[in-house]
Amino acid sequence: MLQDAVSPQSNSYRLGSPAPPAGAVRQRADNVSFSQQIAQTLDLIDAAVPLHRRMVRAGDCIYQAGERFGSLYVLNSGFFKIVNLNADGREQVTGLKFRGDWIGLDGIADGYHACDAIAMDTGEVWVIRYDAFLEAAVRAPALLRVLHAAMSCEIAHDRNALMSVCTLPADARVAEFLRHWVESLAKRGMRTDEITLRMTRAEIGNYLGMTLETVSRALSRLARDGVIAFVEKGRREVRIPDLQALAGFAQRYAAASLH
Amino acid sequence: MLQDAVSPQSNSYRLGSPAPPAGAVRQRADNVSFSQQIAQTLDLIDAAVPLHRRMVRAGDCIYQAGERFGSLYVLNSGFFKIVNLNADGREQVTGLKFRGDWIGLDGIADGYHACDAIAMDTGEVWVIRYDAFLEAAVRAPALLRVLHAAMSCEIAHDRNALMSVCTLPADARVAEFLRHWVESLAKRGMRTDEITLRMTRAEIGNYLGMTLETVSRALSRLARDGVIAFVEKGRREVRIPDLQALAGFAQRYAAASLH
DNA sequence: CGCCACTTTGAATTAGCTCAAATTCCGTGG
DNA sequence: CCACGGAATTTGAGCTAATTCAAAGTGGCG
Repeated sequence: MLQDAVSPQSNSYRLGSPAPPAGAVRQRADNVSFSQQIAQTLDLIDAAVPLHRRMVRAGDCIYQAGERFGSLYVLNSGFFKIVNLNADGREQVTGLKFRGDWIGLDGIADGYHACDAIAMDTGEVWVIRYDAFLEAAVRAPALLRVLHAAMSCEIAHDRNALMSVCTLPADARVAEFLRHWVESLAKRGMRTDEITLRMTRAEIGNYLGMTLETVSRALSRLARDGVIAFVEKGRREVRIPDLQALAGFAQRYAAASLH
Repeated sequence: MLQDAVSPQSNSYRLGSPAPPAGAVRQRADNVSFSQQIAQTLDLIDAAVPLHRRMVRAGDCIYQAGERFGSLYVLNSGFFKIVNLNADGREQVTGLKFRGDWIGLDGIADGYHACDAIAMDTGEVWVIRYDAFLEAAVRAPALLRVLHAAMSCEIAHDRNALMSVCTLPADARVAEFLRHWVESLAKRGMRTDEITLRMTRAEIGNYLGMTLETVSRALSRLARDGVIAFVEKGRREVRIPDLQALAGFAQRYAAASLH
């Protein structure tokens, strides 16, 4: 699928020995500490920035495309989806968000939000006036690093998503989606052996750039291979007996698509 | 292609009357003022932040995946590509950058860059130590807004890219790619009736999530339809007689893909 | 209990991919 | 200046992964 002719200097030697201890750092920090880190960050924000707490329920909209930007939002609990809309009527789920994530960042640049943010469950959102945040940040520069890290993460994540869509076949994309969802839960100290998909097949497909039928078939195949299992009664609950197997599945397909 | 069943509350009424003056704002600011705005921003940075100027030539690498993050980079001139790499060897062009753009933002979060940034032409890059920037920002908060705007833009742009890949057929994606390239040049006050593609078909295809053959065919079709024309001798120079026609082409396909 | 939304599965279709061959361009060296 | 060779591009011809269309199955909820 991919041509490796991207650039003369783009060879795999770069993935070899000299460079990235990044992975090592990530592994050292286990999920417990990830979860603690999120808690600490939330504490810091709570302590240093004036904020308004808002409870939301499934289906509630945090902000809508076209709305004037004024606030950033930090998610304290719940599950959220980001839905982008464009002028010609296309729409797409471009992100899924959890506790500790920031949303509304897309509105800073031109003063208007470019997407909808919708709750998929009950939860609590912290509303932070952007101006108030900037003032607070001058007094407590640590806040800046927190915000910048959040934006940086978002950028890195969006690029990974683009890469998945462009370089992985459908089955691997679905596997990767599940793997990433589980990873997100794990980092927040939540249960990961059994997960609840809070989206319909159509939404998942929209998010991953495929049709609902393809999602359904991919899930069926994953189940047939024993990589996942559906919990009795109801196809929104998925059991993941072996996370390694799931990761391996995605990996194997990724490798296959290289030649 | 897309199922509209993304969510109960996701209907097109939102695209109607009440909300977005965003478009109006964008139109009022014409390209001249865009160009001036970029110049002003660069002046502001130059005045308030300690920076190092670096000249680069085609093929030069600004930073590489795996490298320790320490600096942000502001592009003063030239053309650049962002190439993401991941552990299993897949690689993809995930961004194209011009004068006024910031790069290196992806490294803030975990302290390591996740991509390569490569010059596609001679140009000048301003290297800014992140720590130095934060210090300067406390004294001149306008700097913060500039950085945040850049990051916000990046996020919005990446999501649009994801949306293009997921919702547009190949021909429309290529047309959209050209349109966006031209728009970027226009905002910087550069020539737009004739543009030089600084990438091979393979690179364009990689960026757009399709093969080089598909890019070639799409360009041929665009040329056959008179939406673009190849300048004599050399298929890297493209003439765009009518930008509206190009935009219309992409638009038409987008609309078609909705039903 | 029955409706409705969601899901699954099958069969046919197709957009885009792969493979292959011909062509053009460009730099390099004679 | 021209000839040559390698890289990039174009175009054609099958092939395949994913889509579309269709029908049946399932579960949740009033």
